[in-house]
Amino acid sequence: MSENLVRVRFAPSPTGYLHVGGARTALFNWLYARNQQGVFVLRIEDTDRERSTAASLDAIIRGLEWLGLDWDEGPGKGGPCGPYAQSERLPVYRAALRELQDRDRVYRCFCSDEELERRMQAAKDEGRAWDGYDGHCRRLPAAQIAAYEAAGRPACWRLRTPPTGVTFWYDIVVGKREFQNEVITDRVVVKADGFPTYNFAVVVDDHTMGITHVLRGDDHVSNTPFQLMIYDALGWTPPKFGHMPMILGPDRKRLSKRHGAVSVEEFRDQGIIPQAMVNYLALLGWSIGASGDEVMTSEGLIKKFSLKKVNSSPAAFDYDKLEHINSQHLKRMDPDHRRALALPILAARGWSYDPAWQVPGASDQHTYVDRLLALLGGRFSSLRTLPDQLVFFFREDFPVDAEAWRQQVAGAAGRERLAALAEAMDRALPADRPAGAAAYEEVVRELAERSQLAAGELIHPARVALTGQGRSAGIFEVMEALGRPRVVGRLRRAAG
RNA sequence: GUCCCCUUCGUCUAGUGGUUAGGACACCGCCCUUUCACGGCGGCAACACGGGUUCGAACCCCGUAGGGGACGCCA
Repeated sequence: MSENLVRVRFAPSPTGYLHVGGARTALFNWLYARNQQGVFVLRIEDTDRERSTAASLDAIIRGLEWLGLDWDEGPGKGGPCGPYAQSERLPVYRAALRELQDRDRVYRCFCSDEELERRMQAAKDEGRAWDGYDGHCRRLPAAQIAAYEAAGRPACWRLRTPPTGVTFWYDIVVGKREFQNEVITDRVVVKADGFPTYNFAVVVDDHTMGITHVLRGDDHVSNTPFQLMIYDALGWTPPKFGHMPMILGPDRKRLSKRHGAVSVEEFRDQGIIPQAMVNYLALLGWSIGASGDEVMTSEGLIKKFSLKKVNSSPAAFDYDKLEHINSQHLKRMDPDHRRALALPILAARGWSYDPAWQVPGASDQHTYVDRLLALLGGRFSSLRTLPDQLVFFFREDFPVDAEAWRQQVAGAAGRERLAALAEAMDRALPADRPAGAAAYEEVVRELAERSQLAAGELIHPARVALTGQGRSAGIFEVMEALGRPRVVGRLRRAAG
C-alpha cells in the first residue's frame, strides 16, 4: 500500500435495508475514493450476532449496486485485507486484545447486567451522574478477580481510559473537536461472548485495512474520542476523521420511516432512477459551489467532489427536489437509455405494439416506444407515472376522467362534433395508409371552419375521447401515434 | 440530566470584513400553446436574537434562544 493512497470504507451493519443516510455516507466515501483515485472498501460490521441477517446484507449490497457504488475490496471482491466481514475476523481482534492485555490497557469486568442496572438506579436516586460505567471492576482486588475466574463467571474486557486530560482531533468537516477525558467511560472492548464491540472492531479493522479517512455520520462523533483512546492504547496512528451532518426529515427530526420512503429500494420502486438518487444525495450536505449545474451524472460528481465543500449543518430531505432532479435526468437522457427504462415497465403490463394500428414510422415495440417517448418529451418525468401516461396507446379499456368527459363529450354538442369528426376523417384519410399528424390536423381545421367552430371545440372533445384525459401531448401527434383505425374507432365510440 | 455539534429565503445552498446577500426546489404571475408539461421571462422570500471587536460585519469573539446528536456487553 502506497503511503499517500487514499483508502476509505463504507461499513454497514446488516441489520436492515440500505437507508438514505447510509447511502449518502457510502456515496461520499465512494466519491472521495474515485476523486482521489483511491480505494473504496466495503466492510460488513456483523458483530451483533442477534440482529445481523443474510437478508439484510443482500438488501444493502443490492442497494449499493443499484446506486452504482462499486467497491474495490469487500464481499464478492476479496482484497489484500480480507476477510471483510467482522464475524470472520475474530483472530485479528483476539491478537489486538492480547496486545492491549500485554500493555495493561484493558481489564476484565464481571459486572452483570443486573448489577449495572442496580448501580445506575442507585446513582440516579441519589442524584449522582451516571455516564455508562462507574469503573467498579477497574478497582477489583486481585483475590476477587481470581475468585470470579475460578467460578467461571462471565466477563467482558473494558478499556482503561485516561481519567484526566483532553482528547481531540481535527475533523475534516467541522474542524477541531475535543472532549474532556473524564466524560469518556471505560467502555467494553470485547464482549463476554468473545466478540469485539463496534468501537473495538472499527479501530482494529480501520487500522489493519489501512484506512486513511473515516467518513461517517455525525452520530459517531461521540464514539471518536473513545476510539482514539484505543488507537493510543495500541500505539497506532489514527486515520483522519470526517463526520457528515445528519439527514433530517421535513420536520427537522431525524429522517425516519414516518417521513415516507427512506430505503433506497423504496425510492427505486417509486420511480426514482439511480442517477437521480445519487445526484440528489450528493447535493444533500455537499455543494457544487456558486456556479455550475446541479444536475450531474456520477462522473461529473466524481470530478467535482471535494471534502472541503461538505457542510457542517444537518440538511432536511426534500422529496420535491428529488423528483425534480429525477425528471431532469430523465429528460436529458439519450433516447436509447429512456427506451431501456420504459420497455420493462410496459412489458410487465403486457403492453405491446400491434401493426394493425397503422402507425407511421413504427414497426415493432422498440420503434413504437421510441415514438411515444419522443412525443412525451419533457412529460416523461417519472417512471412511476409512465404507465398512466401511456395506457391509452396500448389498451382500449383505458381509464376515463369523468369530469373531463362530462365537460367535453357527454353533451349533445360534444357527441355531434365527435361524430362529425369521425366521419370527416373516415372520408378524408385513406383507410389503408398510415396518416401523419399534419393530415389529422388538416381534417380537424377544415371541419372546424366548415362548421364555424373554433378548432379547440373539436380538439378538446377529441382529446378526451382518444386519451380519456383532459390533457395530453399534442393531440395531432397523439392521433398519429394511435393510428387511423383506433382514432376513428374511438371517436365513433365516444359519439355513441 | 451530562457532553458535543449546528443556525443565510419554507427547503437545499453560494458567501469567509465593504455584495442591490447569488443560485436551485417549491409557490405566484406572464409568454409560448389545441390542453398539460417542457422551456423562457419576472415575482415573493433569508443572514435566529443580544452584546462586543472594527471606519465597516452574514462572515471574528462572547452570551441567549432554538434545533440536532451522543450517553449499551447496538452499530
